Amino acid sequence: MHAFDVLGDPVRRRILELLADGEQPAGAVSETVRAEFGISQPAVSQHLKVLRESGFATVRADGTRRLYAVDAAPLREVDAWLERFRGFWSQRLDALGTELARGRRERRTPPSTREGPEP
Amino acid sequence: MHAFDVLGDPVRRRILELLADGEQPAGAVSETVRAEFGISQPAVSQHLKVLRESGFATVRADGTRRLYAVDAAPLREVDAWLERFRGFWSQRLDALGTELARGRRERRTPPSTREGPEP
DNA sequence: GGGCTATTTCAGCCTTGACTTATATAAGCG
DNA sequence: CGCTTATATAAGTCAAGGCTGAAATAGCCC
Repeated sequence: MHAFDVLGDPVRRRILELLADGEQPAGAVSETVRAEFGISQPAVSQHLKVLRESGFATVRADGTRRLYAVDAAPLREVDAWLERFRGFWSQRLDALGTELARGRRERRTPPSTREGPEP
Repeated sequence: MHAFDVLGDPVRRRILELLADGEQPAGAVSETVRAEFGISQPAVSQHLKVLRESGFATVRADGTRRLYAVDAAPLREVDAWLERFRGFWSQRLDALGTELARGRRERRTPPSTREGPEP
């Protein structure tokens, strides 16, 4: 399953968001997702399996619990793919970045251009 | 259709890659993709429709031709989603650019639970 | 107008994958 | 040990969406 297919599912995206805050047992993830999406525990477990097998998450056993954590490698791959399109929107920011990298001689208006939906 | 669902299809990703090099008529895209994936011209047209309707591409008529181009807005949205995971792999220099893009609001440490593996 | 080219739309098939319920595995605990 | 908790797997159903061939739309050129 390709990285983008994995991220295509809203439940899986949500799970990754949850794991981004730190390691969590399957049960906790399951309960949150269950509450938010109204799906069963096995459904969540299947999503965790996909995340595991596609490399987005790692698992660690703690007694009967399974602690899941984000593995960023595939996300990085996604980010790399986006790379070629970044020029389409980051001209302003890139310019500023260059300026900063050159020594940040003068700091002018902060880049307040960015907006974005907060999930 | 969610942005990630759109990108979930390899044909659509390829089309976006093609368009990243500049505006192209549907026919040219169609022919390339047809050669690479072995699917029919209507199939490509349907993918173009998805890209159009989901905001990833814009069209412009030129006689009987349709010139397609990338619209970066949804890609930006995807990039924004990735934002929260960037801390997992950007402890290096590229953290600068990312942080700068965020407006350098705050210095946030990635979840200390786990270090991202360096492949 | 008639025919050619470029592209989209339609209708139907068929695969994929997300879900459910039921069941299996396995660790903790009395 | 058996009961309970935590999680995974199995089997089967169902809908979404990607594909095809056929037909529709529309500009172009004689």
